Amino acid sequence: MRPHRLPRSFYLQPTLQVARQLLGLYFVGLSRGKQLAGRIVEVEAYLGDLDPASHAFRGRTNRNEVMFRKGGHLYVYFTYGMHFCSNVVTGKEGVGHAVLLRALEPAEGIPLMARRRKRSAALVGELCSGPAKICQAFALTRKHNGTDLCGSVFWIEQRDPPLKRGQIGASPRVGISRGKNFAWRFVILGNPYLSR
DNA sequence: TCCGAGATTCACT
DNA sequence: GTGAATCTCGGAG
Repeated sequence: MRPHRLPRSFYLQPTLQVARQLLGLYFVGLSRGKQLAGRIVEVEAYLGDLDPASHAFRGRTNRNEVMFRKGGHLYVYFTYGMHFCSNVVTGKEGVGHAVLLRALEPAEGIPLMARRRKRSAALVGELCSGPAKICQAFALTRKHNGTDLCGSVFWIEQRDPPLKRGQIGASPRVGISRGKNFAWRFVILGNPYLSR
């Protein structure tokens, strides 16, 4: 199939649906004139209004303002005084939903990713196997918070036919203390590039 | 106004 | 297994 960038309408669908459909798609970005890309293999959904683990649960603040924009924006936040994590905002304006990118299978620009991660390019499995690692490999920072994925810097692309239902696994999310009962972490079953 | 915990990762023990 | 990095927010004082 011919690769194509996903339109705004994709991100406006219900959040859990977007989360599942993101698996197998490619997160692509331009950085220093080079194209970087990774296949999305693990995500987590954060449904602000229902979800005590979400930054948006208690309403809008300066930090989470981007989560309340319409779907298709990139929400990059700083945490643990150390790391950035990146989310795809979903749903209509004002909803406060997003999908956290947790792991990618590196596809393009591996030498540049490895340099940024301070890892050998041979260790492909350690370049994007965690939300903060993705940001480091793609050089995503506060500056990119609010980037429109329907623009020309970062976007999401479909390159392969959609996954079959049986290839997708759902489980509770990782690294949180509240909202543990929701099985809102989605993975490509058996993929070697998952986090943890 | 201060304190603790957090959607994490890495180096070291 | 444990601690450090040190931003942001909510709740206590």
